[in-house]
Amino acid sequence: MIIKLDLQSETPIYAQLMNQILEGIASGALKPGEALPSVRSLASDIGINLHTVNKAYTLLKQEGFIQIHRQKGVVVQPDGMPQVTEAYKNKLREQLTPIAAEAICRGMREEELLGFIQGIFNEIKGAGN
Amino acid sequence: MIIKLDLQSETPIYAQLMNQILEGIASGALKPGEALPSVRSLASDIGINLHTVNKAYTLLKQEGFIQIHRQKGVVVQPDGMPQVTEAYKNKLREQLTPIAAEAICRGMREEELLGFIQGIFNEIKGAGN
Amino acid sequence: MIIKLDLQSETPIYAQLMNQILEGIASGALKPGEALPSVRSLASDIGINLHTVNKAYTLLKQEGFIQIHRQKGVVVQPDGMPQVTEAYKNKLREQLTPIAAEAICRGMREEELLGFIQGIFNEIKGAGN
Amino acid sequence: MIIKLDLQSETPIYAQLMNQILEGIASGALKPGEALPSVRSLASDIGINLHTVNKAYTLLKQEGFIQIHRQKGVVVQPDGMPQVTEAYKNKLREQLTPIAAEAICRGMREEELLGFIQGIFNEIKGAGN
DNA sequence: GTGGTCTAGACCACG
DNA sequence: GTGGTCTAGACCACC
Repeated sequence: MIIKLDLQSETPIYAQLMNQILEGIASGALKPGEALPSVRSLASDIGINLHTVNKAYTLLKQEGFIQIHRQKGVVVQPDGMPQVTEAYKNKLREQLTPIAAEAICRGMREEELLGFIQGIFNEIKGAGN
Repeated sequence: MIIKLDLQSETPIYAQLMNQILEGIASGALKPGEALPSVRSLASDIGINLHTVNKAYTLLKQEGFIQIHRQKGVVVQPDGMPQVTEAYKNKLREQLTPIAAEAICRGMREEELLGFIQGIFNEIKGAGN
Repeated sequence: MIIKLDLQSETPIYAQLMNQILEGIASGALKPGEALPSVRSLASDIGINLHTVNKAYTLLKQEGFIQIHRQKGVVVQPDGMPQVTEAYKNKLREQLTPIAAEAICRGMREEELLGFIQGIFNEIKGAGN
Repeated sequence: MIIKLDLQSETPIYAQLMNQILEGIASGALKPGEALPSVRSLASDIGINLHTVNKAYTLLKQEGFIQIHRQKGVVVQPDGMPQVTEAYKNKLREQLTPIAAEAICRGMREEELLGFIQGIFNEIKGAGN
């Protein structure tokens, strides 16, 4: 999988990295049980700091999307992905509310926004091939 | 309008404030041309520094959602809100893609997410009363 | 002469007013010796504060563009306009240098900027009719 | 590059700083991709508060003249300077109109003003050596 | 009284 | 060490 980072973005690099991995899983490019590159190799591949990769992996592990084994390395969670919990729904609402608010302010209609999101869904799903 | 801030949140206070104001505009609680509290009064009302309020106002002004009149104060943009530009669509895509990716990873179906967003739409629109 | 003010501009109203009057003189719409409206009538005409008009008039008088007579009122300087002094050239250089610098940064060629300024000259001179 | 500030000027310090940096870019003294001093070091070098430097940098970034990398520092925009857009032309017209009007009032001829600006052009371009 | 600017000093996220 | 954020307190221009 190709990782695209924008070093000038205001989004921290570790967060961009997390997002890219999640998109890989979502698209099917990364399958449960599949191995991810080691912290060292990934860091040198994309030219960023070891700590940054480490932080991304650690957070993904904490959320349950990957497993980190001392010697075996890093693999996409094979024992079932995290579910849609109440806590997650709350986080989702907090993330989406300001986005929806701005869209409404700019005069976007509900169907327009929903269509926009459908487009993103298709983009992600199509990226796995 | 009631402003709710979470001082412990990792979201900067000024950004929370921007979001609250945008939600107020989206819900209709704040109407175009309506006056917003002065920097000083809002800051003391919600117990934060006036510079923090100032930053939120300045950014909202830069994006075109409010007007700042030198000595009269701050009003909701009366001359038409910012539109849905290509730049905005790009920003929106960048914001929504990682959110959608995580939702897919967690096994959320497309209709489920769309329904969730419809709920948020209704919540915002209903908050204006 | 019609005065156009932008109350939301970051340029102070008194400065906008000064500029409008100078443009009137430059275009020939206001001729030397011609009377300007009284502070009171102008203020009420354009709906701004008395003090604001007063400040504009006072500064224009200090620079020598108008005369203020206690009872007779305000007239455009009949005894010769201020000249191009060294002090004025210095002010002009300070005003123009940052403008030219930005234009160069944006890749504007010298002839382009000069042509632009010629256009402004013609606009001002044409506005007197 | 040497930064010259006039702390007594009515032009805000942050704006003077922006202008000085733009002049540096225009003259070629600062080249695309070149690093600028950190907020802290520049502030202490020229004896002003770091927030003032920060404001100048932030505004230059918003206009696209520099890039701010989260932890690495600040560089002159390497990916192409902002262009001459319609919005910029409007700003330029607003800046130049009052200046031209005063010059005309003072009896400056068109060629005289154009020659003056050519002089400024040469001064800026010559300052890069 | 309003926002604009500047200073000073602090803590934090990031890499 | 870097910029980002927040606080606190001050002075000024404007109207």
